[in-house]
Amino acid sequence: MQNWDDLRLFLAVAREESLSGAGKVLRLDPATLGRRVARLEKTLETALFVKSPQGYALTAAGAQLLGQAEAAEQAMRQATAGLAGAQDGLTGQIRIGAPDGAANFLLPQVCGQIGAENPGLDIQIVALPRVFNLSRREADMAIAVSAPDAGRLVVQKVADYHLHLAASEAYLGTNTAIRRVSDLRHHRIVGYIPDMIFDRELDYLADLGLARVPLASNSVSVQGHMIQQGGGVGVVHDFALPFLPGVRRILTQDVHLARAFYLIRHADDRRNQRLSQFAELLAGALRREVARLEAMA
Amino acid sequence: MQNWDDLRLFLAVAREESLSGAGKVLRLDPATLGRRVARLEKTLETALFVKSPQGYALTAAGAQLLGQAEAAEQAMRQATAGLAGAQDGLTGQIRIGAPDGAANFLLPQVCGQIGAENPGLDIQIVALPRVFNLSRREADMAIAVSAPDAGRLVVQKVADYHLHLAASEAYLGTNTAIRRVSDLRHHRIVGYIPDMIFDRELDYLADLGLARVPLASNSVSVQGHMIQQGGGVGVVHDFALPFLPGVRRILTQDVHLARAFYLIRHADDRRNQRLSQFAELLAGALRREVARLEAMA
DNA sequence: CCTTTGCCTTGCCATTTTGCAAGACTAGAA
DNA sequence: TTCTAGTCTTGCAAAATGGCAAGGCAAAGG
Repeated sequence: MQNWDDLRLFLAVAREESLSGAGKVLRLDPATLGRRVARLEKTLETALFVKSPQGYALTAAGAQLLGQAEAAEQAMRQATAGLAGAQDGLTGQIRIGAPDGAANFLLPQVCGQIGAENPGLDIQIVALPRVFNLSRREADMAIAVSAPDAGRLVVQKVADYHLHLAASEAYLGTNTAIRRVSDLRHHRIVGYIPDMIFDRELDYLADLGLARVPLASNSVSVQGHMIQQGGGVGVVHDFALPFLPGVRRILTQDVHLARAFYLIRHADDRRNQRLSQFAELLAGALRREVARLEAMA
Repeated sequence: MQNWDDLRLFLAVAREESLSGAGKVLRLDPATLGRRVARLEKTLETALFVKSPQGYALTAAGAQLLGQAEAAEQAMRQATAGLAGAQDGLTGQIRIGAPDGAANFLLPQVCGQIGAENPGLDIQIVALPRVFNLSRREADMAIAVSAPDAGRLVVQKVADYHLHLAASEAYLGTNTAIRRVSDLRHHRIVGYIPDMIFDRELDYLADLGLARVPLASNSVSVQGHMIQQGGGVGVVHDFALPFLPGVRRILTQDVHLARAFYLIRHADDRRNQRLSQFAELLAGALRREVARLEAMA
């Protein structure tokens, strides 16, 4: 459909069963309605009405469209209706669960910005290095690196992000050069504590064939600092690099990991205006922030 | 909302987060988009975007509208998508259950007309003087005089109609004049067989204080003919009068009954394109036919 | 049989909307 | 600091859209 407004006029004509009747309702000239209905029929390549001097009667195709158009009308009505209650911005308290990468490097800026736009809103960030249990209402929504398939949850993909191997300039200067992946065997690896990996998507090192992890933490933030201090080589989120001056990506040609963040909510909250609004806001801001930081890396 | 098309543009701008980006997608000038977004914000009395030389970023209100707009988009997409399959009109067999008043005086013309528009369609009218059992699939849809509250059914009001007392010219000429309702005690009454009344809405005569029914039938068509032959006085549908020449309404000031027809379908059939299309067509045609016949009465 | 009434269509003109081009502004790079 | 590249805005001409009035057609009423 090239012009949604044509459907609005169609609806009026279908209900009044005449151009003149619809014209009175919409305060438009019958000639205008006739022309726009004609345009709609042309783009749809279907006769919607049987025209006669007695009025416009729906054809079978037109009758079908009527049903659909009424659904669309409902949607349009809802779209505008909700705005009244949201005039003064969000208020109250919202708690977000997130893996600590997002919690440390993304959410602070994002939530700060949203909080500034909505003075009445209190945002709580719960950083957790494990799968989050939304069912117990530990948080209103959660960010995850994979989409759960069980439970009554609503999942929405938020942003793609990328990871690369990295080490500090100092470390690279004082250790043997790294030219290919196999060279990593002779270096100290920084990564997750193997038996505390809570999501298959985080098991990067296994993908690289690296079993031993001499320097490990369950927190990517801690891992980042280990690498920054010259502790060794590890996988770093691109969006974390601007916060880790002195850390440089290596082997960017050979190792290039892509993951995504998902925003998860209770299915029950789907109709909650307030949370939906916040979720949209959060998702958009996160996507922008990831893009911004990755561009800086 | 005064112009639905503005929401389509809003959606593109919100997704691209810039006028110029949306302009490329929609093949519209950024200036146009800017002006129309401004118009939308004005009619909604809400700031939807934060404008900057870096682009258009959603405000909280805008983020909320985005969610709603996506629902509307879905509806618009569906509206047009379904039409492709319906190009050649309806086909197959559809069975309609109806009380015999509608079955005799309304459905023949209506179904004839729909059948003519859809050559591949076979329509069956099942006239039944009792509550219809859709659950057993005795019919695809049914017309009723009251909306059932039980069962997984979809109910849609189709048309209002009216009833009045009536008798044949011949009868009125040879019997004592009827000036008020109480005069009816001395006349032969035509009506339903009392213990076969299947719907509270049909128990007209009780409303008039008339308990005895000397001439009774379970079929309004038969009742109509009884009245036409001078058998007595009875309640007649206004839309049946054009089919009963010689029958005249009486006491129209004192007795004025209003009822309505409802179209009932299985909840399961709600998503059935073909039946939905037919139902829309039937409902519209019935409404028109009742209006036409009542205007003639 | 003619008139009236209601409807749709078509042509013409005013109005609105659109696209283009130029100006202004910000962020990031040299 | 200056320059570049990317935005958004504003002014003006062109295109489209919408309103008006006249014409045509079918049904209802005298």
